[in-house]
Amino acid sequence: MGRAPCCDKANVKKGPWSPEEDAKLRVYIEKHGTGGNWISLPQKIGLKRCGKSCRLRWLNYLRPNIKHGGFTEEEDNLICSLYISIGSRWSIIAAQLPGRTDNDIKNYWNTRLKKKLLGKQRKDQQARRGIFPKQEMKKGYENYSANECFSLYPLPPQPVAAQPFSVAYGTQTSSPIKGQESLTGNLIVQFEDIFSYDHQQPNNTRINTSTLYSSDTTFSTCTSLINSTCPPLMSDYYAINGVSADHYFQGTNNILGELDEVLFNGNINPQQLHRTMDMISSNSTSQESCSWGDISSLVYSSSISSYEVFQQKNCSFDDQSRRIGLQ
DNA sequence: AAGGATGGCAACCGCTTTGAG
DNA sequence: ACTCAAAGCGGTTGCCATCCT
Repeated sequence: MGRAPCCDKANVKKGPWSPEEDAKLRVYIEKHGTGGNWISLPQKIGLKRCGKSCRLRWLNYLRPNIKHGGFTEEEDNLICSLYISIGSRWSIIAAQLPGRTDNDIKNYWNTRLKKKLLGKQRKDQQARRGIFPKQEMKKGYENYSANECFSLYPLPPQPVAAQPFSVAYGTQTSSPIKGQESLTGNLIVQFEDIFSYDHQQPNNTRINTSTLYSSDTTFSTCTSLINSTCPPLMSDYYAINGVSADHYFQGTNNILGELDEVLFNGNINPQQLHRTMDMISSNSTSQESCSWGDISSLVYSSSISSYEVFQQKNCSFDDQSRRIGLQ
């Protein structure tokens, strides 16, 4: 037997709120508060609405001092920084922006900010990196040989990985790291998000997450991005998956460029990210761990970078990967 | 001018977390 | 310690306005 519904779905109005409904809700809450019970509130004021709907309407629209639209450059930067640090935890991000709701920020990110960043990165790509000229990028990474890529962007040395991070990750059929504990996981989520604007598609079309994970090519290239920021892990991945380094490496060059641009334009220093990833892998013997709560208290100061968080808390790679279910 | 495509955003859905009993 | 209802939250949907062809 399932949980009892919070309201009688058949007798509940859905869709946009009328000014009269807004007025009823506003007047009541301003006078009496919610009484700590949203479920019973609509009945008290004669609204044919679900309690959850009333709560949402109040929090996102009727509540005093709510700002809509007109995001400032400072707000943009803060949202980007926080998103890169903590992922899509909109309520936490919203808490850093007075007058903004999580829903508003989420919509703003999905409809504008993400595109703004990706637009910028494409413009700047050629100038900042110059690895693959713009026209050449259109050819797609599969048209480059490993030798060409190596000559343009040499691989760092590849010691044996202490933990086969990417191998475990590669066996997942859906994202294993949406949980809130892992900063590493969050970084990967950002990579996926950026990467799912599939640069290898003919028309640069957006692909959905299920496609991302069901496509061996796309998935392994995404994984290679992680490996390229954690060079020690790369060789293990090649060895165990039995796929040629050519394939991974070509994709990695392009994607890393894109990633750097996103981070750069979001006022996050990409080198810090790379150092962070290096640190995660080099810390694999440390037994000290830190909780997300520990990290978040630092992240929420908004001026501190992911890298600095890891520096201060000395997170263990073992611990992080165990937490996100990779061990 | 028409109608299809796209973008923006409010609202909904359903899963997770919280906390009272 | 456990249960369960309410609240919180993030992802998704659907409507409407605007843009484009």
